Amino acid sequence: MTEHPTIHDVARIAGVGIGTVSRVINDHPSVRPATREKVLAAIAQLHFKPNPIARSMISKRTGSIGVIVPFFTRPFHIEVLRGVQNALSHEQKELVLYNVENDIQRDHYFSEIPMHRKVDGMLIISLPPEDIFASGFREVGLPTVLIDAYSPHLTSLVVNNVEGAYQAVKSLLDKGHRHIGFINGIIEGNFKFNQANDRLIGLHRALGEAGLTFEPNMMVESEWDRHAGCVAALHLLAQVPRPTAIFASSDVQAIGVLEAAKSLDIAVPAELAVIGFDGLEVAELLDLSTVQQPMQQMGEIGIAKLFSHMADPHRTPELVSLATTLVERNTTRHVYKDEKKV
Amino acid sequence: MTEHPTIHDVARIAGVGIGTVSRVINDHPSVRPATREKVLAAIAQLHFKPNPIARSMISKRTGSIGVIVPFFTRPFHIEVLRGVQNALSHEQKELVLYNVENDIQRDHYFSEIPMHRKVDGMLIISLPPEDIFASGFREVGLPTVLIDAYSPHLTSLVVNNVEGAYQAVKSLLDKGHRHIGFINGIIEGNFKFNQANDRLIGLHRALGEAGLTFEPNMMVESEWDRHAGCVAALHLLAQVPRPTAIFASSDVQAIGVLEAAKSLDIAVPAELAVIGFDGLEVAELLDLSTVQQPMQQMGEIGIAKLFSHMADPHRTPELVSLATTLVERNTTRHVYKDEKKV
DNA sequence: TTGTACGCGTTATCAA
DNA sequence: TTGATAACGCGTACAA
Repeated sequence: MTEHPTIHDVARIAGVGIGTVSRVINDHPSVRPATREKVLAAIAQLHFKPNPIARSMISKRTGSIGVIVPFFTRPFHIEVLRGVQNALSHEQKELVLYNVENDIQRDHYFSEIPMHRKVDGMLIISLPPEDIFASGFREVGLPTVLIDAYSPHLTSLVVNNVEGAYQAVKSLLDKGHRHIGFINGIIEGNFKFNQANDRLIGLHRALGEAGLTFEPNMMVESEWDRHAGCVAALHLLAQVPRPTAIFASSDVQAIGVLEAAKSLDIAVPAELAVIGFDGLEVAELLDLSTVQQPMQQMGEIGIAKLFSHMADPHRTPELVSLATTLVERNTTRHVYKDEKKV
Repeated sequence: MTEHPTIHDVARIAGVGIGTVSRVINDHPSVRPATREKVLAAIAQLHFKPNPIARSMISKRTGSIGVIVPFFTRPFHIEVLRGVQNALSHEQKELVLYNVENDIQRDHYFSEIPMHRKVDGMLIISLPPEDIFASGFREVGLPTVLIDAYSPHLTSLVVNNVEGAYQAVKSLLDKGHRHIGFINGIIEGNFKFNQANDRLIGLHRALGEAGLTFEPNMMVESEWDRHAGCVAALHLLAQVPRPTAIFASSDVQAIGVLEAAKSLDIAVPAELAVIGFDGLEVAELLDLSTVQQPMQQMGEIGIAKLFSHMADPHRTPELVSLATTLVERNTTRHVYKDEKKV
């Protein structure tokens, strides 16, 4: 319960003015070595640390950056955060985590955080802010970068979801699949650069190239979690004709698909091919094919972009698009030799 | 780039003094309804938000709590954090994340954070602070709670690792195993209430009850990750006689054990039983037996304890011990019918 | 080179 | 019920 020493205490002990102490702390050049020593001695003696709150009162800088993220929702976000932490550990910045669990909380943060100036910069993960909020961030001059989301008003970092979905579906088509179930994520936010929408486009493109048409009953919108994936798969597997392959929008959903297949006694990959999206470690463990997103890299690049915006507040927003990588594993190993011609 | 309005601007617009504005903001009772309306109107007009930095300058409270955690190391920590977030979402507190990757960083945080007063309370996960640091937290009056770590100076929340290890080993003994390999975590910090040490004690106790003695070559100290678990398992499986069961200190290590077994063509559970520790979701997915820790609950209780310390700074430290739960799945399903009498 | 006074945006005290 | 004024701890012109 000791009281914290202030700059005044140090000045008194060292027998100098507070200005000098301040100069020593911020190693300002014009201070004689001898007095600097005295001050440093006093600082050491009192275990003095400058109060960061008082400091940021003047400097308008807090030394911390905020991250808004749906923390619980998907392991994907954890991986991105890992990248963020990684990039941040080299800088001297603190990380303030704003977890959002619902739309109300999200909009609350979107409208409050720009005003409260407790962070020097913001990273927003997988949450596309409406234009009104996005421009709000710009207006108050709070540097902000979007990851896995897009807004024309803010620098945005996305993966090429069209291409990713295309890769996945094409690989299935190449293996002879003609009825491919698609478990899409929830389409939310604006529809431009929406993950779910983009993946649907990629699906269409791959089907189109193969001369197939999209069958509406082969697509289900689903939450990103395992249980939802399982339910969605059960629905798809009840269709006639039954899909011989399922492409899920997340690895976790894909795991739900595997569970659904197991419960229906459908062999994977012999009777059903399964491919996920994300590239989580658990996909590797379960030998699950997937479309790999550069998750950690997204976090790292996001921080890098944010820093360049903090260094130059007038920088114009840009759109950075990263590529995905198809990772084929056991769950798509089986080749259908046109057992059922379509 | 709009400048932020201050309490003075509001006062001027509303034609009142700043004191009155302050009273309205903090809804102090003694302010006439009419003037309150005027002030509220001015606040709305200017989109005024009180500056939290200036606020905490006076109040000495920041509205945020800090968490020191080895973020990257283990999924276990993520789960605990989930519980923390969960408990925190109901309060109006922000979460500042301090990720530590090495001892230097850890000690840096331990010595700096108590001094810099940017948080109202601290949660430290899986990092036992040395006495000098622990008492430091107390002395500066920063409420601090330890999770999965122990210090006599701070309220500590631990699981009963002795009992957990005992449960695991006993279940293996009950199935006829007589040579049980043990992959321990790294023993660090003080040895009292050390996770790794406690689990070793539990192992000894179970062996003792079964009239067996501890075989030193059946234990390996290992990092908590998958690869280390694999390497450790390969070492154990090269011993003579070969262990018929392996108890790993984390589920992730246990997954490494499964990989080692596969690479050596050893069937699980027929030729080798495997049990982990933690109770991650991935253990369920891989049908891996494990000792379940109440991970989210640890986070939630940690926050609850922290809050009670913040409410009453003079509260004395306490030790809370939580129970583990044995979860038996496929990897320990096989029963050894004394194939090799010992 | 060094000390003093002022300001950052609030809350709290104290007259009025 | 109100308004002026003093803190809070620091950075920084400005004067010495």
